[in-house]
Parts: sequence; structure tokens; C-alpha cells
Amino acid sequence: MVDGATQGGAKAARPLTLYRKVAADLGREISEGAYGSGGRLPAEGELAERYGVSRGTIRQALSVLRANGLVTSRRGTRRVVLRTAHVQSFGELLSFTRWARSMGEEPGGRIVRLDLDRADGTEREQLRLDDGARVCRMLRVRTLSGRPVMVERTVYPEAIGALVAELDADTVSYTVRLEEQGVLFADAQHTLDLVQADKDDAELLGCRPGEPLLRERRRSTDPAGAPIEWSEDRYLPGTVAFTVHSSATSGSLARRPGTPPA
Amino acid sequence: MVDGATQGGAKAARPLTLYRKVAADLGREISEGAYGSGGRLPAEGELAERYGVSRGTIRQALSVLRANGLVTSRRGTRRVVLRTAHVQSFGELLSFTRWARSMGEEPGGRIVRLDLDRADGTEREQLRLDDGARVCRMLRVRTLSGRPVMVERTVYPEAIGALVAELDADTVSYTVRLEEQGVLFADAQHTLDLVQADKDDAELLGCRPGEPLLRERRRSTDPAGAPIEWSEDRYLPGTVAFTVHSSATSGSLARRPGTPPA
DNA sequence: CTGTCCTAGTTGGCTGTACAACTCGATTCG
DNA sequence: CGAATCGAGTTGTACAGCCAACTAGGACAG
Repeated sequence: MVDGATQGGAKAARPLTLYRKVAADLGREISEGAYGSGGRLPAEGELAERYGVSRGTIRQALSVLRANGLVTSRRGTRRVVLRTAHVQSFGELLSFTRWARSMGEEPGGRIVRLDLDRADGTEREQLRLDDGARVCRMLRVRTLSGRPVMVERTVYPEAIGALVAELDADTVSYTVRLEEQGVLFADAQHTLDLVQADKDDAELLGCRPGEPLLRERRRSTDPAGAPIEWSEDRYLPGTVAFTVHSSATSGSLARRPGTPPA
Repeated sequence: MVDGATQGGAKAARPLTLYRKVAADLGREISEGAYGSGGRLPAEGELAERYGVSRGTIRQALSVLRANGLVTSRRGTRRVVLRTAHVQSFGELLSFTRWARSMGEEPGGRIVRLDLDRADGTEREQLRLDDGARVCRMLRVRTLSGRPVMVERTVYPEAIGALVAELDADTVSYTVRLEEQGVLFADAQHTLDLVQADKDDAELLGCRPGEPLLRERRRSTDPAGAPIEWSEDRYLPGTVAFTVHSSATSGSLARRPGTPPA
């Protein structure tokens, strides 16, 4: 049987479960300022009655909002709205194209290099590959309304790379295309630091060598935990900032000793 | 009645609930490599039997590990270990001192300026203060084994600032001291980007003005959602890197348009 | 008026149950 | 031998209930 997702336009949207619907609805209300910044949410029981679901389902929905940093919660009192900002989806985070469009800017890109080669030590470790395995390396410049802002170096395992190579060279978003091919991004581990532009960076971004760049290294895995890309993005100063929410109950942000810029 | 937490040595450790104990135990096993990288965890039912708790409690524990990026999970198959790295606690993230010690380095600091003043517009917005409210501003240099690595500008609301001002000027960790005074840090929103060192930064860090620095702006709130600090930290290149985990089910990381370095 | 006490309201933690959705290897069929 | 099918195993979603821990405000006593 054909996989369905390989049929072309298949989108792998997560099913709209009850708690997801409630979370989306409450999130929208909050971002519209229905409860105000610092205001209080209705009690769980009240929400359960309003939506006609059990309290457990409401709690599941609220835990999503909590993880996104929209609300606090503690024993004894109603939940409090922390912020009313729009919450970016995982897709907007992984895909430069989706991010750009969500800002109303026109994303662009140009492939500088694309080749297939044996994986080196770091690549084997990051992509969890066997000795002698091959990888697909891609070097791209990314533009915002024509202006270059980022250099992207992505390494795919051979299987994914084969899909990448089949796509048109002027494909806007490889991430979106890969998802359409059934490659699902489930988790990603990011490292953020500062580096100096090397000669390639400088030429592609139109800056001086040695110019400081904001670097994001990312390792993405599929639902089964298998690595599907290892990427290093370098942004021109002033083009991007990263925001993270962390809390005492579920922290995903950490500080590490830095690697000095080469 | 006296608050207890103001008695001095009171520590506000979260109670060790069942699911927290299980999560800690499983996390330790994972980081010790008991299941291997990419290996499979026992089934929920099996774990429930092993720990003598219900499946719901096991799922609660596993959701913690999942939020920390230690394991994946999907329907139909057992959980897979994503990484075996140590997970930093929220405390290590907020406190420079605790972070430094966890690396085996000796943290230090020197207060350059500490004053009380009317809050400006940005400060009122960030700390959610009324017009005319006052704030406590602190400027500090932070050192790692004697070497300056970071400049910290922190703004506290007046009530917190009063506690800060009472502490010895050579207090190593204000965060830890504040927690001992009953000020609990529950949530934090971070923004990471790149700036150029101004004259103060350059002098304090011993670098040239205009030198690139990695900037972390942070707004921390207490369990009630009330802001308790607004801080801007500037790190010398190569001294630090930030890591984040994000997933399709609960993303806390986002990319935003950047503010150009002044 | 001040400070203590009490209580209704609210969220956290834990258990138990039932079924749906999905994975993956074994089996069976062509 | 390859492919479709099946089924045991596993996680996801949802429901219901119970008690503990805690907050906040009102009642009350001094």
C-alpha cells in the first residue's frame, strides 16, 4: 500500500483532539486580551462546564498554555495570564520561510553548494550514523525581501538527502516540502552562540570577515527519535532575536560553557 | 504569624511528589546510559508496576522527561531516548553562581552601581508597575575564576529592591539570597540576541567598545505572575552558549525580528 | 482598628477505567 | 518470494472521583 503521505499534497496535520481545541480557543481568547494581562482565568470547573468536557481535559489544555508561557498556575488560586503575545508554532520555528511569511516579509534563498559525501566524525555523531555512511550537505543563503540575512549549512542523512536532491533548486522551503513527503519534524535541540564570519559567510552576506554573527546550531529528530537534519545557521546582527520561555516546572533552556569563536 | 521563609535559612524546595521522584529516578537512569542513546524505555505499565504507582502518575513523570527533551514518545511504540545529557535545573539557569559552580568554576562579582529611582517607561511595562513607581537598579560585573565574562544590569521593583539593598555588597548570589527570603522564581521569558559593547561594557569587561557581545534579556515572575526582576546580561564571546529544546507538542522557543545593535 | 481564625473556592496529585489510534513483527496468502 | 493481513503490545485521549494543599477574603475576637 502506498503511504499516502508520499502522494504529493498530503499534509500530516495533527488530529484536532478535544484538549487541543480547548487550548487553541483559550489561547486565542488570551491573545485577544479577553482576560487582560495579569488577569485571571475562569476556574477549571467552570471551563469544563463551558466546553462540556471533563476537568482532566481542561487541565490538559491548560498545561499546553502553561508550557507556552501564557499562564501561570499554583495551588489555591485561579490561573493568571502571563503574557498575551502570539505563540509561534513549531513549524514557524523550524522553517525560515514560514517565519518570514508570518512577519509579512518575502523569503528567498539561493543554493550555493549541494553535494553528497562521506560523513565526518561530528556528522556521524550528530546524525547517529554508522561508520562510512554518507550525508547530503547543503549551503544556502537566505534573504528577507531580497536582502541577505542568513547563511545556512544543513546536513541530511543519505535517505533524506535523496529527497532533497530531487526537489527543484529554487524550492523556497525545503522543510515544508520534506513534510509533504512524509518527513515529520518532532523534536529539535538548539544551541545559540556568537561566531565571527568566515570568508564564505562574508562573501555571501556582504559583510566583512570577522564580523560577528548570531549562530544557531540545530539537530532535528523525527517522531521515532531518528535525526533528520543537523543545521548551522548564521544570522547578520540585528536581523533576528530568539525568545524562550522557561519555568520551574518544565525548563528547556540551559546555559553552557561557550566555544570561543575561531 | 511570621512567614517562616523570612526566618533566614528556610529553603522553599518543592515537595517531593510521587511523579517527581519517578521522573528524577528515570532521568538519572537515562543519563547513566541504562537504556542507551536511542534505546527504548520500558512500557508505562511495566514502570507503573515497578514503582508501585498508577499509569497516570508514570505518564506525568514521563511528560517531564519529554519536556526536558530526554525522550520522544508517539503512539504504538515505546518511548525512545533522545539524549543522555544532564538536564540543568531552573535554578542553574537563573543563577550565574549556581551555573558556575555546577561547572566547577569559582563565580565572583562586583557591584558597580546600585540605586533607587523612578521607573522609566520600559521598566514600568516590563515590571508591570504604576506610573511614578520606583525601582532598584543594579549594575554588576560577573567573573569566572577571576576573569570577567559578563555585565549584568538588573532592575527590581521597589519591594524586592529593598531586600536586595539590605544584603551585603559582596553577596555572591542575589538570586539564592532572595529565594531564601521567600522570593520564589517561577517563570522567566528570555530574549537572546547580539549587541555591541558600549563604553561601560568595554571598561568593565576589558574589551574594545563595539566588540560584539551575546545578550540575554530576561523577565522573571513569581508564582503569582508578578514580575520580580528584569535583567539584561551581556556575555563576552566564547564564554557561554545557550541550549534549548523544542518539540512539536510544546514549543517554548521562538524567532523574532531583531533589534539592530545601536 | 488590628490581627487571628475559619471557610469556601481552587488547583495539585493520584487512582482507576475504557477505548481509540498506532507500531511492528509474525502469519498468511497470492 | 513478495505483499497484504492480522494481532499483541503500547501510547494517546477522555472520563470520573477523591483528597490534600493552598489562597484569599470575610467573620470574629481582642
